[in-house]
Formats: sequence, structure tokens, C-alpha cells
Amino acid sequence: MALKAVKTKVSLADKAYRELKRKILDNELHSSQQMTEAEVSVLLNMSRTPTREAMLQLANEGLIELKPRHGMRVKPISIDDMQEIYEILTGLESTAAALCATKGLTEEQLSLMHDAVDTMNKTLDQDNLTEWAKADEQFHRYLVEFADNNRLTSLVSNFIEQSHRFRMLTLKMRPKPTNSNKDHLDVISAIELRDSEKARLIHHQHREKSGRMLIALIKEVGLNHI
Amino acid sequence: MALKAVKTKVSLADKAYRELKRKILDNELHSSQQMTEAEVSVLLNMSRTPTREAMLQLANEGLIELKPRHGMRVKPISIDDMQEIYEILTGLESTAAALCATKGLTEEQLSLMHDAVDTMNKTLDQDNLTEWAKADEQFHRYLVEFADNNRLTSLVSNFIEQSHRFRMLTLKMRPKPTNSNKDHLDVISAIELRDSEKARLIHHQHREKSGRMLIALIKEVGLNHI
DNA sequence: AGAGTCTATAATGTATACATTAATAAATTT
DNA sequence: AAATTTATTAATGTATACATTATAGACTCT
Repeated sequence: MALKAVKTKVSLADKAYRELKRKILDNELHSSQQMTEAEVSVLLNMSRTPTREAMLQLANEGLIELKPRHGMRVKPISIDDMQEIYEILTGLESTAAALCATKGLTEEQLSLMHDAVDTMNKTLDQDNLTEWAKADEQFHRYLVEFADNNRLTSLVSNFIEQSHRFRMLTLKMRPKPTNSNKDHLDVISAIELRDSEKARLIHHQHREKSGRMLIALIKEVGLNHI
Repeated sequence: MALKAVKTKVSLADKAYRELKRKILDNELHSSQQMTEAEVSVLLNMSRTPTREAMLQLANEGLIELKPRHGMRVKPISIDDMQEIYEILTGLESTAAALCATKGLTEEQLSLMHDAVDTMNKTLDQDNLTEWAKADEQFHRYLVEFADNNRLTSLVSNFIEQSHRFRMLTLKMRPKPTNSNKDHLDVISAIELRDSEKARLIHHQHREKSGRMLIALIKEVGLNHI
């Protein structure tokens, strides 16, 4: 929220925003539920004004949709939506990879990225997909953060949130991500070499492959949306 | 605004949003002006509630910044901000170019893009920079629109708005854009060939060159921000 | 039974009252 | 004169009243 970066005291509107977002991302609210402003106010135990401000914010971020006179519902994410989100994330993360190579990373930053891939290797050996996903997520987070572009970081965060539920749903359905780790190591190598075009291309191919595989999986399972 | 796509009647909040945005983009409001919610309400001739909602929206879009107890001001755009915005726009528009090549465009769409470049050629010969800029803008708009990704289109629009004042300010300062037209034709060729990597690379190089030239120009003129 | 009309209710956009608190100005002290 | 303290004012976050209007349900007609 626009104000939260400046203040120490959290407003009710901000609390409403965070609580609703948490419920959405943790699947405590679903796209089958339609809730009016009044109902959401009761749920959050506050008046309509902060609730309404929070709902408008979430709608603008693409996490909910507002239907006049019918309130809000969690925005269903269709396959087409996921396609769009992946296209953008692919472009943005590839840009981040290229920027990392162009700007150069510190030894500490490179070390952190290597650590994330090491953890991915270990958890893959242990067949621990949940921990693997966390490490994978961490790698992607580092990539974007180290590109040193605040707007890029915000954008990627927002799109990752939009696709979060989809990705969590499909985590166990995916084949074993044996190539991910190698792709990530290749990206780190390209960054170390300061080869921005190579870093971009490798990560782009990685994301495209992942995205394609995920979309195919979803179609196979017959999921139109969640 | 979240609601405006669904309704026929425009709310006061939406009116406030559009009016403030127009004033910002047309330089009727400047970063030197600080205005409280009450002052903005008077300016727009409506109560604080719709004004406040509009201000929150604009803050989240990065066009204004809110200072507690001091109201809003147009967000100054620094060179670092422009750098970030250009990095993102470069990544997103290159992604759009690649998607155009991947998805393929219709004869009509290709024709529209050719028309825009033709207009760029004509207006350049006539030394009409303002009309040239419009045609150039049109070309970029087509590129993004024809990538057929709604989220991408929204994002690019938003960042273009953030950088609008900067670009208008520097339009007359730039050297004659003799290479732009050729770059655009090369992108169209790559799209026609369905070569997504080539389309991406050409456009990426174009945007990077433009961005670098613009940042250098701004530093030369000694502008820290606007 | 289905279509059309009418009425009551509910949702929401907006205005404004109110409480809180940060900022500013005035008063006091050193 | 400068620093500190105190009082006042103003900004804003929130609650709620109110007006508007879309929706749903009841009623009537065919």
C-alpha cells in the first residue's frame, strides 16, 4: 500500500489488505465465494471504509475481481491468464538475468545463489519437493533482487502472487525438476562471465520450458481455472 | 480503476482519478506542489472520499507520492527512476516483439505497423518531430498490442505514463532519430519471418540504444529530476 | 407454467462527523 | 538568541449516515 512504506503504525486499511491477501494466497478464500463490502467488513471486524480501500487495492493488483452490487470474489485464474502471466514473468526474469550480468554481482550475492542451487540439489535427492520449491523460489527471488531495479522487483512479486495458487496446486503433479538445477547453474555461470545475452537466453529458455510444461500439465488434468 | 471496465456510469472517484492523471501528464501539476486531501477536493470540487480513493490509486501507480500530514505531490522522476523504467520497458517491449514473432501477426496488423514507419519516414523528412514522435509511439503501441497479452499491454501503458513527462521534455533535445525507422523496419521483418529471437534482439538493442542516449542527454543537460 | 410488472431490499458511492495525532506556532526558560 | 515546552491547529484514518440504484422476490396476467 502506498502509505505503508512511510509509517510505523499500520492503518486498518493496510491490515485489511494484508489479511485478505493472506487468505487469498493461502486458499482460505476461493473464487466460488462472493462477498459484499459489508460481509468482508464483518469478516475483518472493521468498518467499510478501510475494507473498501483494501478491496480496491487488491482488485487493482489482479487478485480479486469486483462485481457491482455483488461484492468481491477471488479472481479465478484461467489457463489463458497463466499463459499471460508466464509470458511476462519469462520476459521480466530474463531481463533480470541480463541485468545481473551487465551490472555484475558481488561474491556474496553469487554465493547466495549457489547456496540456493545447492539446496535444490540436496532436497531433490531427498525427494522433498516442498523444500525444493522453496529453494527454487529463493533462487528466482535472488535473481530479481540482485538485478537492482526496485520496480522490476515489485512487478515480479505481484505476478508471482497472482500465480501462487496455481503453482502450489501443480507442485506435486509436475515431473521431477531434474533440469532446473542445471539451468540455474548455467545462468549463474553466464552472470559470472558478465555475458548478459547468454544469461538472458538461458533463463528465457528455462522459463519458457517450465511454462510450457506447466500449461500442458494443467490441460492434461483438465483444469480450466482455479 | 478496477470498477470502470464494468460500468457505464463513471464514479466521482474515477473522475477524480482521470482528472488528476491528466493534470500530471500535461504538466498542470508539478512535483514542487504539495497538496492535502482537502486542497485536492477543492480543486476537483468533490468530497474527500472519492478524492482520497483516486489519490491512493495514483500513488500505487507511481505517478504521485503521499507524504503523511502533507498530502500528495507529483512524484519526481529522477535519472535513476528513468533508468529503472527504461530497463523494464526494454525487457517488456522486447518480450512483446518476440511474442509477435512467435504468435504471428495478420496482414492487417503488419500493414498497420508498416504504415506507422512510413509516417515516421515522412515526418522525419519534414522535420516534424512532434508528428514523428506520435508515429513512433503508435508503432510501439502496436508492437505491444499485437503481442496479444492484456497484462503486458497494461504494464507497458503504466510505465509509459510514468516516463511521459520526461520523454516530452527531451523530445526536442534529442538528435534526429534517423536510426529508429530502420530499427523498426528490421523488427517488422523479423516478425514476418517468425524469428522471435531476432525480433527480440533487434528491439532490445533499439530500446537499449534509445535509453542510453536519453540518459546521457539528461545528464548532459544537468537534469537531476522532474 | 411462464412472462411481465411492481415493490422492497440491499449494495455501494459519497459526504461528513469525529477521534487521533503529527506539525506548527506561541510561550517560556536558559 | 537559542532551546525547550506547551498549546493550538490541521491532516487524515475511520465510522456511519444518506442518497441512489441495481437486484431479487412477490404479485399479476396470460
